[in-house]
Amino acid sequence: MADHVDRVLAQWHAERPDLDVSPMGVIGRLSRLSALVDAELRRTFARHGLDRATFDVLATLRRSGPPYRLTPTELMRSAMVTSGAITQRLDKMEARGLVERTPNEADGRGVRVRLTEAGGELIDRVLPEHVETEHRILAALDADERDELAATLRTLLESLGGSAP
Amino acid sequence: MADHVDRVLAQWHAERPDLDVSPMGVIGRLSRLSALVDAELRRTFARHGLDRATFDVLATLRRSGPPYRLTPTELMRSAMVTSGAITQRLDKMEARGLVERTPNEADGRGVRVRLTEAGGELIDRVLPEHVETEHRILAALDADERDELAATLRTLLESLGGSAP
DNA sequence: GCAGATTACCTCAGTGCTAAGGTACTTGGC
DNA sequence: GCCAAGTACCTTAGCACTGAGGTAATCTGC
Repeated sequence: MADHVDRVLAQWHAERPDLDVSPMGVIGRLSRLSALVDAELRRTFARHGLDRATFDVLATLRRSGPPYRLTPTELMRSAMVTSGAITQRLDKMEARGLVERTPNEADGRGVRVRLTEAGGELIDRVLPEHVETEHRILAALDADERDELAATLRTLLESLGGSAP
Repeated sequence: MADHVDRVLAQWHAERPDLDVSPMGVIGRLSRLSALVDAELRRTFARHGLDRATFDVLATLRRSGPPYRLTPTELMRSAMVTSGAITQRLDKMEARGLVERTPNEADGRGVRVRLTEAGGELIDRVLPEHVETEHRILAALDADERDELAATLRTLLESLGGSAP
């Protein structure tokens, strides 16, 4: 039983037998799976009037612990987006009353972003459902397979510098 | 040695010990790795004046074999994007002379998209470098690990309906 | 204590996507 | 044959992001 990626590999083998396209078996599935997982997670967020970007900022602040306060730069690094993207996310979230920006007393160039009470309540309401969705996504694997998968992905992340400071 | 995702898990464990956030060990790494791989592949494409979307269409046509001709709908399904996205991609690619659209004689509603000679030459020039990049990305895994990873990702894809017609 | 380099954040034009909806054609039941 | 439903593709408004660049504050070596 061939899946989409198997068919792609077979096509390449027929058209360009000179190339060893076997890495596509991993990288092609990685991309497609990531897109599908993303779509699945988005459905949970949408039920609460959130998108992935907003959820991501809320969750990052929430798990940082009291006083639920980080700098835009920290949020930028965690989300792996540019500074412009974070500025725009925070603009919208501030307008919705989910976060608030205050001057950073320790550094006149910077600001601090803090979860408001409304933001904290929202993320605590969404989180259990989000975690449930993630459990469901991985339901096809047993515990050993999940652990092994996590370890392998981690090896790749490290080799690509994804764990760099 | 903890990576970014390990730190995230530890934070959640401290802040919300009531939730079993273990799936994030897989899904978090999957998302981050996919973003990093994407960035890496983009660098190869950029050296040839391409973006991922354009490469994707060229590659799909190329591996379909002679006469290198598909419909926009087939390209849409393969790329997992909307019809609007494919229309816009093809507009730009046609303007660059990489593909050409001809009426579909068998179906008056449809068109056919064919790789031009320039498009075929371009994709054949980029492909070896692209495959090389993919090999490099997976260099941290041995052959067994790669096979096992591909199989596990495939299981997940199937369970999410990613191999549906 | 000062000039130059760096850092933090914001601004904005450009890009590529989605979602909703339009047009033109085909299919299927009668 | 005809009409309703379906299909293929295109159009467009809106959205989120990037990349380039600006301002203001801080650091660094002398």
